[in-house]
Amino acid sequence: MHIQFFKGNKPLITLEDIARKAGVSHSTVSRALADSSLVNEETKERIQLLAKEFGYQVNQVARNLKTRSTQTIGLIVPEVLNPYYPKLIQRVADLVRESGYSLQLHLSGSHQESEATCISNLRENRADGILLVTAENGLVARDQVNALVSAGIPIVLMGWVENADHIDLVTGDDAKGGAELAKHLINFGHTNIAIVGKPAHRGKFDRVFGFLDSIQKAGLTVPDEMVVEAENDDEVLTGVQALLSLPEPPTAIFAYQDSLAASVYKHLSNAGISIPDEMTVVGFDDIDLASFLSPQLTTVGGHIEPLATEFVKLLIDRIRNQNEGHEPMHIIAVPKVIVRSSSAPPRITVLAKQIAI
Amino acid sequence: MHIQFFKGNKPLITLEDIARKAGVSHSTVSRALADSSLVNEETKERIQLLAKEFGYQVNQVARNLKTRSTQTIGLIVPEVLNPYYPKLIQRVADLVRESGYSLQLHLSGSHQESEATCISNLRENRADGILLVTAENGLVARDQVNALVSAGIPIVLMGWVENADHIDLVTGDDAKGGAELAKHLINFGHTNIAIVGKPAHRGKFDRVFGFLDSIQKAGLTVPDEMVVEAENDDEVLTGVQALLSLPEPPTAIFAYQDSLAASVYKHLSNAGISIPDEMTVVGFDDIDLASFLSPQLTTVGGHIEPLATEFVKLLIDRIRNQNEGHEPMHIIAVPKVIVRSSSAPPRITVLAKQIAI
DNA sequence: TAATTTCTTGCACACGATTGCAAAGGTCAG
DNA sequence: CTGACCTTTGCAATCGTGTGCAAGAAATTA
Repeated sequence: MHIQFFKGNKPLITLEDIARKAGVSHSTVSRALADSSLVNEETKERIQLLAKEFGYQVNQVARNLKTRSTQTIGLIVPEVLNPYYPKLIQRVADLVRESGYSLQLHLSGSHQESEATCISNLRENRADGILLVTAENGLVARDQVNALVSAGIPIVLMGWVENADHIDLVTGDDAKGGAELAKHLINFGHTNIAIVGKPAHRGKFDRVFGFLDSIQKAGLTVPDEMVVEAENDDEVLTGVQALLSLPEPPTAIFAYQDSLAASVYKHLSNAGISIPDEMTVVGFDDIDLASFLSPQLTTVGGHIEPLATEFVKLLIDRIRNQNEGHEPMHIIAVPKVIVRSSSAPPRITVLAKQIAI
Repeated sequence: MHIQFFKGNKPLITLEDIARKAGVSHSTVSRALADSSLVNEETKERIQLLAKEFGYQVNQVARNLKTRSTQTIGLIVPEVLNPYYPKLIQRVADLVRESGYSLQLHLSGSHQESEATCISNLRENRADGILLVTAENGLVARDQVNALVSAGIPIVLMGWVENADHIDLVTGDDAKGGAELAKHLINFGHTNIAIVGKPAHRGKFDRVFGFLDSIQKAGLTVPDEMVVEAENDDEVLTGVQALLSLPEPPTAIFAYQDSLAASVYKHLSNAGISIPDEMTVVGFDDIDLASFLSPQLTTVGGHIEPLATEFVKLLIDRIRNQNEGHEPMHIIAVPKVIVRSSSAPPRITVLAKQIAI
């Protein structure tokens, strides 16, 4: 015969337990701990003392069921290895905490559950609201998000999403940032500019789009052979080599992300090319790495913090005022060019050097 | 008169709703969705279809209350800006997800709630288990952790903690790593070695302790003026300047963390000193940054992944076998020296160069 | 003193699921 | 035809809170 052992958890102390010890009903204990005015001051204190003494801890699960609210916010992020996201998470976590909510973190990236699974999971767990940071390839779980919106569950998106007029959205104006960055290079007198980065998915809201737009408005062009598609260190290596062996190598390289800029640094250094004298390098995002590189990287950023703040504020506002109808908001933050030491006017061109040798 | 508006959330679909539509009782629906053999195949299919059609989503809150388990694991981490932690989080999140749990993330650092608050929060929310990564100053919430242990709530610590024989613990042998790193430098022939880093809190389990131990066993010493306490970029600057202006500057610098090593890089570069020819620099932790620096940083690491794996595995094992008594486990991973390009035998010493000028 | 108001407290139900137990209906063998 | 057995279903209790309502006690007023 199989004897049923006591399975795990000692039964935790409940309202009922405290009630028995205090000689009152569990309702009174509940009210006393909520500091309700419906309870006599003396008994209230007696109960609170007793609760503390026996280490009573509310069962939030039960409370959540009753109150139909979990005080939990779901945060969906593609991954955390790209330092851009931790920066965001830290800020979001701070704000969420300050507002009295807990944070349920889900990673939607590669080895993880997809956006859709994350959302479904958060719905089942009755999160009060959802913060969804889209990956670089845009919003994947569009149907699920629409479902949330029409179910009246608060959700705010971060990142650019097309046809999202009905959804609350917070995003950086990457195109504008890209444009400013291009102007920075043009002002220095660069005319031979290369781009190293991922294929752009986000159409005319992409940093590359703004960058190219600005270039063209200045009467310049970036020929196809000056655009390298690279997503990792190896691909950057190949790309940089290709650029350097062009008949007319670039005098400046725009890297799609700071981390790619770091790879560019490495390979230029291996090739014996100095930054910024022989090559200007600029990035995008202003991750911490940018100021650790030497020379420090000129990049675009400064908008993550305010963006994260609006992200959380907006969601919490939606949670708190669910009854009041509202127009969907689109908050757009414009990033700035952060000029450091990796950009300068073209001086010794790689071409000139090659000829000299 | 104040009219009570309907507050927020449309009432979600419950078992009862599906039951009504299917003309059965909610118990049958519950069983059908759980694919129980107690339900007739046809009705089961009919119910499952109906549930899908109306987009039924279990209310996990209710389920949790009834089953006394939340399928949630709490992860407490000091912060996420130090890239060491995201690396850990990513791995933990993967494993937790794979095992069918959700992750509740809490940051115990500075602007955040303290360890104790995190723990209490997770207890109230009835997390099935807790993963606690201690900050560099060790375990703060010792009392709360002890309370968890004696309440039989599964918890695993990560990081070195003294007097923790009764607690499950996973940690890297930093002292051993430090010792190996010192040997690496000694083998290259360095005798003038400096240390840049935080004050060590963890006594004889600290990386610096192991480092110094190894140095001494080789018959060398690190005099006081060669030890710089620095926690941020500015302090490193001051420290590096002090080191360089010593009568006999070091030929190698051991930075307590990779991020500090990056600062050292920057200031050496500003001072026109080349790595590794004029100065060897080594770090600790092997964060991504380490391979992006140029020259790539020699450091110590490679144990985060296996450590994270054991971290989660151990906790889940404890959760699943709570009834069976067990001896507390201490899992210790030994990190390795990862030799890259920032370390070399002393060649041109700073001293020689100064004399030459 | 009686009526009314004010304080306190407990009862009982609800939140939405899971699950032991009983019962209804069907099948089959004796 | 009856009893035993199996299959399928519903009833009802339970998890731990929160809260409307009623009721009892105490205090106030007429």
